[in-house]
Amino acid sequence: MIDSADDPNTDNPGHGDVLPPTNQHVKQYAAVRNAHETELIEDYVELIGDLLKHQGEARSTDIATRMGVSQATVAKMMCRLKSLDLVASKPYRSLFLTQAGEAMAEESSKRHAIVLQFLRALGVSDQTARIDAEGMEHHVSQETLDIMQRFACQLTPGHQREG
Amino acid sequence: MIDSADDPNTDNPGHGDVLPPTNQHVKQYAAVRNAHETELIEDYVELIGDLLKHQGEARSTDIATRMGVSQATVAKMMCRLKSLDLVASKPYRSLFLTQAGEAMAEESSKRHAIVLQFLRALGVSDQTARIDAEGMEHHVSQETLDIMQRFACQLTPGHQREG
DNA sequence: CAAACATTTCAGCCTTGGCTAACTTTAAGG
DNA sequence: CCTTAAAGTTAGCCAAGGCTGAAATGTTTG
Repeated sequence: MIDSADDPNTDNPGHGDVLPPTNQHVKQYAAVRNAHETELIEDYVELIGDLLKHQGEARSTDIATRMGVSQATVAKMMCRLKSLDLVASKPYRSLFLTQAGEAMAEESSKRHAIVLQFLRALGVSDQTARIDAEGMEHHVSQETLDIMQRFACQLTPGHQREG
Repeated sequence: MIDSADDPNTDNPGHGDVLPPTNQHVKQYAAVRNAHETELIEDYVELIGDLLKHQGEARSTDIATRMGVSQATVAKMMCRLKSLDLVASKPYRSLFLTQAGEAMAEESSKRHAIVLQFLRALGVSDQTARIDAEGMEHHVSQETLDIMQRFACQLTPGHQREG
């Protein structure tokens, strides 16, 4: 048997050489699982916010279409969001965000924009940047986000150039 | 009613101004959902690869400990991985990777390392970089990955400096 | 060899987030 | 006003990925 979980290497450079210490490793995976739980919610809320902003109203059909899921799925998710007090609506009427929902939407949107801008500043093509940003935004810590923002601003002083 | 899904804005800069065109938007969310399905699998496979590499064998207990989940969860996942022909083992014996599994592990590990190195090169602290890398690695396209690699190499010519 | 302990597996439960199908409500048109 | 289409809702199904608890198998040790 191998003496695992011994891990004296608490300050190793990280990956490839040796395994990260167990407790650190656990933290990484826990963070991913945690992000998992919130990211879909954030995506829905962010989308509702965008629809409200750009189309004046957020309807289930539009959400279903944009997300590429069925209306039933949207309906179920809206139940969830209502129970979380992020979304409100009267039956058969379009959706709106609560204060908490609006805050989340704004937060998400801001994060999304920073990541997207950062990727484009790096030289990633527009299409790819959008897809990657959508996936990455929920896994980027505030620390990294700040750095990304500074970076993007440095590289694109006035405004971003399209790809 | 609002004439949604009309979307003449196919070449808009992207986010914040107007909504992305619907078909583009669908693609983004589809990509995220798709990544979702594979990322856990990749994480498990990558971890098994790491354990094999650094400890000589991969046991359910160790996986459970490192992932921070129960052994039963690991067992169930191993069933899934076996059915996908990524992992093989004889009952009550430790696990090993099939050729496909090994390929996936290597691929994941490489991606992980690039993202991690990139984040550190950006100036993100070690702890944060690890957590973010774990989350980001499954959402970074090959295009972005290539750019990250070039970038990290530029900024850290010889070797990475610790934070 | 047998007991004690660690590990693996199995059975069964829960929640999420998809789906389809059937139904109700709203909106639009003749 | 009645019909029809579109949109929203509800019920019920499924797979994934967690969990606990109990049973089976391996390993170590007296």
